[in-house]
Formats: sequence, structure tokens, C-alpha cells
Amino acid sequence: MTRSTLDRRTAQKAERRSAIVDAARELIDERGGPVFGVDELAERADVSRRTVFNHFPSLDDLFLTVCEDALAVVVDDFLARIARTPLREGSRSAMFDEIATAMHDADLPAAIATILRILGGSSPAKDHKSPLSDAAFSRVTDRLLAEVLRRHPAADPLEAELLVESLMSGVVVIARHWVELTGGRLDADARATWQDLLTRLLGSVRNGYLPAT
Amino acid sequence: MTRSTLDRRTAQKAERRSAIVDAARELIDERGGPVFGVDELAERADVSRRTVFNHFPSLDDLFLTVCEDALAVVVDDFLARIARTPLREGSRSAMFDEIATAMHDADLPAAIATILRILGGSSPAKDHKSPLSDAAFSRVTDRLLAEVLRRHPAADPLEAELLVESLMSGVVVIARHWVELTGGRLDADARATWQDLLTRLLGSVRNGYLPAT
DNA sequence: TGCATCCAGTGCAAGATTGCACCTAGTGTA
DNA sequence: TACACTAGGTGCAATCTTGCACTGGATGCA
Repeated sequence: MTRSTLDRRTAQKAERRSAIVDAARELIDERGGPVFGVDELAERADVSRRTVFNHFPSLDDLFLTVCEDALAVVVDDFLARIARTPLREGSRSAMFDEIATAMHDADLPAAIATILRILGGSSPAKDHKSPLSDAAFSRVTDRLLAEVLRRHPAADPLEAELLVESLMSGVVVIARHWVELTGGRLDADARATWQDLLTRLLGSVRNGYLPAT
Repeated sequence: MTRSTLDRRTAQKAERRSAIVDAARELIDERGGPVFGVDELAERADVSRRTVFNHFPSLDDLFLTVCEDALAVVVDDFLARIARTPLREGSRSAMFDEIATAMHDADLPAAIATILRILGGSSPAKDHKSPLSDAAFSRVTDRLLAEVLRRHPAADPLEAELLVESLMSGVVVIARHWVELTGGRLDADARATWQDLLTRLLGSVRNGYLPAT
């Protein structure tokens, strides 16, 4: 019965790691961008400067983790919406419809804006912007695909993967367009722009995925 | 400026230590005595069983620390009362009076009852009862003496030490008598008994310490 | 008496954090 | 150009925690 904490060592290591990630997110939020040094971060996380590099090979890796965590919050909501959606197993378009509905309802622009702020916003245009956001979004894709396959065990895995993959890559594309058009603002106008882009994306994917009715 | 935390290593070690002490006190309070194993304690403190023995050579040492901590709470109050007492530097009996007043007001029976519970109360009479309580009270003596010397820098150190030492050893004596008489109860009757014993002690010490007026 | 069981306490090696010295690239400045 | 200064990142030894195997004494029981 001593196994209530599965390996204290692992647990405490995870604690330190998330302390670092939390501290980084705090600082980023406070300053509108990743404008702080390792020493500052280490002190905020109540951790040695060396320990930061023990957990993350570089600050960019840390920022990637922060990105993923920020996205994860929205994706949790996203997947929860799908989970609450009634299951229509017989329907051919069930998978598409439930994802599309969740995408319309979820607050994706907020997540994208957060990522932009993490990566430096519209200001000093760090060159690693693309790889970082790509990596973050790819984890989202994995989670979404897993959830879809869980809900539709009878579905063709290849078909599901193609659907999710094309939807998510489409989201990345329209996200970049959206940032280009709005600068990452979150006002009503920008949100309307997002809905426009999203509708066009969903329409396009639906056309490719489902036979025209 | 990185020295805001004076040596993180030391700080975290102290954290672990007090986590163990706190867990021990919790368990003692819950069960009315030190009736638990090391594994239970370690799990409660979220610490490895081995770490307990890294900080405390034996469980008795741990219990002593818990004793001291419990007493320290009351002694803090005790010293605070003295500190709030107006200083009468010229008076010969100032030192005695301020201690005597604080002793009358402080809730010493509660502290003694706590220690008794820690040591097993009136039940299975562990043999190490005396050394433990002696050690705990001796730390109280040190703190009290230091405070007295701080307040009366002009006083004769030997005189002050004799006063404090005889008062505290007297407290230990009447505490044992009090336990004998009342069994460590905390009702009005037992408290009256305590006040009786204390008055007799203070009178006796005053007679020896101050010339009869 | 012999045996099993429990529990405080120890020895030890592996993992993790820490502090410190050090390296290196980029940047400002005379 | 030369110099200094900052800040990310690494090597390394010391320290601490942890898990595990183990000892030894106390207790219970046949």
C-alpha cells in the first residue's frame, strides 16, 4: 500500500519541472513576451539556474512547453465539447460534424493570440516562430485524433487521420492568415474574421471529405 | 542580488525537516499520542522513510523536536508578554516581577498537557518521559534567560541566571506535581490547582531572591 | 524452547538539485 | 579595431533524497 505516490522521485521531479513552466508563463504574461533572463526565471521558480537547463536543453524548448501548455487548456475545452456531443455512430459525417461544431464554439483565437505573445507577438519576429507553433499544433493534432478514434472505434483509421490532419493543418494556415489580417487582436472584428476563415476552411474540407449531397 | 534565498539547498532541507515535524504533530494530535509507524509518518510528510532518519537519528529525537515546537508556541506568547511589560530599570525586583506576572498569565498548563500527550499521556508511561521533558524545558530556560538579559543589560548576569534557573526548575517540579494531582486535566479545578502551586513557587523563589521587605 | 513476524534503524548505490567556474556569442562603446 | 559586458549554456564535484536490502531486538505463539 506504500504505492500511493508512484515513485516519489519522479513526482518531485515533475513538480520542479512544472514550477519552472509556471514561472515562465507568469513572467511572459506579466511582460507581454519572453523578455527575461534565466536567473530571473530560476528565482521566480525557486529553483537553481542549473536545474532549468537540466529540465530544458534550451530556453526555446521551455517556451515550446509553455506554448503547448497554453494550447492544452483550450484543447481540453475543445475535447470536452466533443465528448459532450451526442454520439451518432451510424452517420457518415459524424466525425466531421462534431469537430466542426467544436471548432466553431471553441475560443481558438485566444489560444493563437497567447502563442503569439509567447513567441514575441508582432514585435521582434523571432525566427523560430514557425517551428515552435508547428510543434505545438502537432501535439494538438495527436490528441484530437486520439479522441476521435476513441469515440469511433469502428471508423477507418486512415480516413479519421486524413480528416483530422487536414483540418488541423488548415487551422494552422488560416491562423497565419488571421494573424496577418488582424495582427492578433481579439476584438469583435477580428473574431468575425476568424469565423469567416474557419467557415471557408470547414467548407473546403467538407467538400473534400464528404461526397457532395 | 541572487542571494534572496540564502542557499536554496539549506532552505529546502529545512522545508523537508519541518514537513516531517508537522506530520508528526498532526498524527500525534489525531491519535492522542505517538502511536504510528515510520512508514505512516513518512507518507504523511510526503517524504521517503529513509529521509526521516536522515534528519532525526531516532524517533525519540523527532518527538523531542515536536515537544520543543509545541512549547515554543507558548513560550513565544510568554516572551511577548514580558516584552510588552513596561521596563522598570531602576527597580531591584523588576526582573522577578515581570517573569512572575507573565507566568501567572500564560497558559502553561495547556503546554504541559500537550507535552504529556506527546509523551504518551497518563497511559503507557514510556520510560524516556523525564529526559525528554527536561530537554524541552531547558531550551525554554535558555530563551527566557536571553530575553531577561536583553531587557536588563545592566543586571548582574549571574544573578539573572540564578533567578531564571530556579524559577524554571521550580516550574518543572510543580508541573510534575500538578500532573500527579490532576492527571493533566484542563478544567477549572485543575487550573486552580496550578495557580496554587505557582503561587507557592513564586513566593518561595521571591523569598530566596529578594530580601524580605 | 523454537519459530515467525513486525518494526526501528543502517548501509549503500543511483538520481536529482545546486553552486561555481568556465566557455562562447552577441552587442555596445571608445 | 579592440575592449568590456551581458547572457545563454556546459562541466563538475558536493550534497541530499530515495529505494532497497539488510540487521537486530521485541513480541506473540505453538
